[in-house]
Amino acid sequence: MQENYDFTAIERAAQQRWNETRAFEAKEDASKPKFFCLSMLPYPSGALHMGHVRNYTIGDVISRYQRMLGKNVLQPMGWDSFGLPAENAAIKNNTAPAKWTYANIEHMRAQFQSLGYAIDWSREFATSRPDYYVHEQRMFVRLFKQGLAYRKNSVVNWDPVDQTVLANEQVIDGRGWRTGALVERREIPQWFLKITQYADELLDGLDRMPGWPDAVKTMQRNWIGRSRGLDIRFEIEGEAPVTIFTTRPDTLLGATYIAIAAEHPLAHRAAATNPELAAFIEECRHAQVSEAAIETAEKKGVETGLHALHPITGERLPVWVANFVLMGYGTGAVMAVPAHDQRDWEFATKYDLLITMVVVGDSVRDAIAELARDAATNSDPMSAALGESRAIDVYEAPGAVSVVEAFERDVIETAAFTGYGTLVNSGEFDGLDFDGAFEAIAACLEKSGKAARRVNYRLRDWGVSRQRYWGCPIPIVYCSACGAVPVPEDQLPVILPEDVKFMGVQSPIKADPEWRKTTCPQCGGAAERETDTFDTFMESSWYYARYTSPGAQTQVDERANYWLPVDQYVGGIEHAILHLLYFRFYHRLLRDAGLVRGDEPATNLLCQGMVIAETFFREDADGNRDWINPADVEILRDDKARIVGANLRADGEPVQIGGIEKMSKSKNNGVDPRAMVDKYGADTVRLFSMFAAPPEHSLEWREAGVEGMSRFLRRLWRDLHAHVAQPDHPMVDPAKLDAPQKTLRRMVHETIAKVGDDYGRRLSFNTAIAALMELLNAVGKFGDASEQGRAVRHEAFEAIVLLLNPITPHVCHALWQHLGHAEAIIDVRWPQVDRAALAKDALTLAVQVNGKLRGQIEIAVDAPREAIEQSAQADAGVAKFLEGMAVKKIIIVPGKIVNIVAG
RNA sequence: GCCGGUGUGGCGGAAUUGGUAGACGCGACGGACUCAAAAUCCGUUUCUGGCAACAGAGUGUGGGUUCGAUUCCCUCCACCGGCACCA
Repeated sequence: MQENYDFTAIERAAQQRWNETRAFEAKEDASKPKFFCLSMLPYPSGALHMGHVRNYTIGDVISRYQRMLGKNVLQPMGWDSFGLPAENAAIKNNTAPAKWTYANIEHMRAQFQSLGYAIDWSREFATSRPDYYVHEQRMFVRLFKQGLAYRKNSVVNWDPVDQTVLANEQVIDGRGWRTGALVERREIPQWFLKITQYADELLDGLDRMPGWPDAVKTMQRNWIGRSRGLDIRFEIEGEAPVTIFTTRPDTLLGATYIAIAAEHPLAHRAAATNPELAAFIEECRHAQVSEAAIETAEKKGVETGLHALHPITGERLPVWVANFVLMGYGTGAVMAVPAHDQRDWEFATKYDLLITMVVVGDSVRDAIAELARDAATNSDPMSAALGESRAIDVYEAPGAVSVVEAFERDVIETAAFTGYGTLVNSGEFDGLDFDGAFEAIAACLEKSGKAARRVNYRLRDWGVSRQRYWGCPIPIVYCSACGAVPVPEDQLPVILPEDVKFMGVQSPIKADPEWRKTTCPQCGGAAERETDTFDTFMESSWYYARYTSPGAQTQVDERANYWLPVDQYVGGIEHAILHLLYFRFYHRLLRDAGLVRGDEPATNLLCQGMVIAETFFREDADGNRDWINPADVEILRDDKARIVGANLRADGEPVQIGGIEKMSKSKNNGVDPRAMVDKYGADTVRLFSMFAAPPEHSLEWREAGVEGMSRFLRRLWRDLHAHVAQPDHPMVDPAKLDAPQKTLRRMVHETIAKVGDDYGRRLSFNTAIAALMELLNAVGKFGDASEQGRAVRHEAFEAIVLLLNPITPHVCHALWQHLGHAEAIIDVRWPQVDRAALAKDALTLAVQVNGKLRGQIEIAVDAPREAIEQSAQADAGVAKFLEGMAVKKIIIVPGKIVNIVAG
């Protein structure tokens, strides 16, 4: 065994062995429990970044641990290779997106392999290849025939200069990122998948997914947003009626105006004779499409001059056009109840519209009831007319008005009251609570056909059309006679031409009049192909299933039912809603097509945090920031080691500190994984990325920390080298061990138990590593060179190497050999915990007086309660604080703490 | 704006089911080894007061529940993720 830790040679040798023996190629094997460990597939952006390293290292540690438990593990890898960045790169570098993408894949695959992941590369695919996306096209045709795919108009961001659709990301402050032109809203026909048909199932399924984080499930529940309410029809004077949906019919009597979207047909007709309204509608045409932009924009509106009739009172309510009501969602109209909805309240306050309170909270109701009782006991003449059962009516009584007024002053004048309560000002519905009012008002309106109960979802159907080139072509042909016709099975795939030139920003298949020319599959007449492509979420919604069935002629084959569901899914929390919902949806589409069994695609989910780093910059005269890579900066600290400044190494002059941000090209704070692997080795990089933070937190990349990990591996190597240089040792004989030997051996077995629990159940890798460091520290202090001493130490080193193997597999591969084993460590089972080694003779209990720590006692494991109480009170530190006090109660938490309550 | 999350020493973090706050690592300081440096090893390191023993305070803010709260509940603040065409 070499004395020094030469990671380059060690890692090369280990990887070579794994490759030669095809160690990670998975085969279906019914005799073994399977474990499908999946990390979200990467977009081939050009180079591996630390976020990738973190994600795939987590997956690799889990995979290697499960393999050591004897599972048949599948850990595949592929490329989410369609997407917008390839088009941007193509335009910038005057190259074809395909060429750029496939070159990136080659480069990134090599980077992956240098990190030593236990990946089955034989199952690799890129989603931009026709043999992958043909299945997606077939599925779409099937959905079209089932009525689950349909076409309708929807709004996009339109750049009037480039004449192109912009992604939300490409709109900066309302302007196109390339042209700076004011963006317009434009309605175009687009394809949708009916995910709403699965809304209930997707919602209910969340209750049966204990392996997914609560945060993700809560976000998905809220996103689906199931609610119960009423569709209510409002007649409009001189116009067709308008239907609105509300979840708060109890506040119906407080509706004081109606708000409609700028694109609503009513708005357009009203604008014909109203220049102010026409100008406002034009202004709304430049609003951005994203919900965040709409919700944070200033709430504005203009009166149409039209009036709606209240369905119960018949009152005339003004109709306003408001920029926060959207045509695409719901009916494009809402009833406004400013007293009980905050947004309506702000709007009404701004435009001086009527605010009518119709619901009061319990405290107000009780105050009113109390006034009624007072009135009764004082023999007030009012009381007779009131009656106990309708005490609420007292708000009209002279003495009670002040309560309501006080309530209005405190609440309605500063904010809407959005809680539930008791109805007032609502005529025959006064005194009812939410449920009572809902029923009564629903029944009343249903009778006259003015309302219908409805379950509503916030979830909208999935718009899958993109007006871009680098995506999967939508397999539809438009015929003037037959309409939209799906491409027949024998003509699939519709292949995206890869050898293209970008002329400006336009999609090459849209720019080329020849590509779209075809004949109608139904009537044989001249027809045109759809030139839109699929949302790239389409590819990433089913890739997990394709890994199970490489080479299958169908989307997946019977092998899918061996491997699925995914046992552990690992990916970024940023995918909590969109990707992970489409992923669950698509699995149901596969299920309903008879391709897979089971309802959910993944049993357990781990969402890892981002990788972040300090940013540095210099500002030029125009205020533009030139971002400087942390590697080129020297950090200055005060005597408390707090950062006080930073200098550029090149010139020694100061730079400004920009704070810690997500690693990105734009902030130039990325750390190149390859440079780190070259400098420290893959094992150290893997170890640091698992140690520096718990997986779900963000991880700050600090090179000093990486050096610490390198130090740990060097020490392990050196200490183990010194151990194997010692003479041979006998087997551990538990009967012959002295106390220090027993203590170390107990620690070894405690660590085996803890690390296994951390890897398998808690997914808490940083604490597993900390426990291994503690064990190595203890082994280092254990100077016993006797026969049993050497035997115990040998057991400890074997445990450390086996336990660390999932995280740093290369160095453990070498160390296992140096410990005298012929077999490769990847084929070794996880060590067994020896229960007998965990036994203890005495326990240390902390003693508190009134919850404050005052002393410690040593007691026998089986000491009776009286002995513990006595011993605790006798402790000098404790006794001092008990002086002059009476002991009221003694609480004993077995094995942990004694708390003496005294006073 | 809405939904979700996070907040603990100089820094990253630990405390697993409400039970000894600060494990482990980084940094810093002191020391050993060395001609010297690197590497390595030993020690100290939450804050305040104290020579010390020790005492008090302390987990973003303010409150609450409890014998006991980093952990549970409420309020507020800051930051991060998502908001349907970035992936």
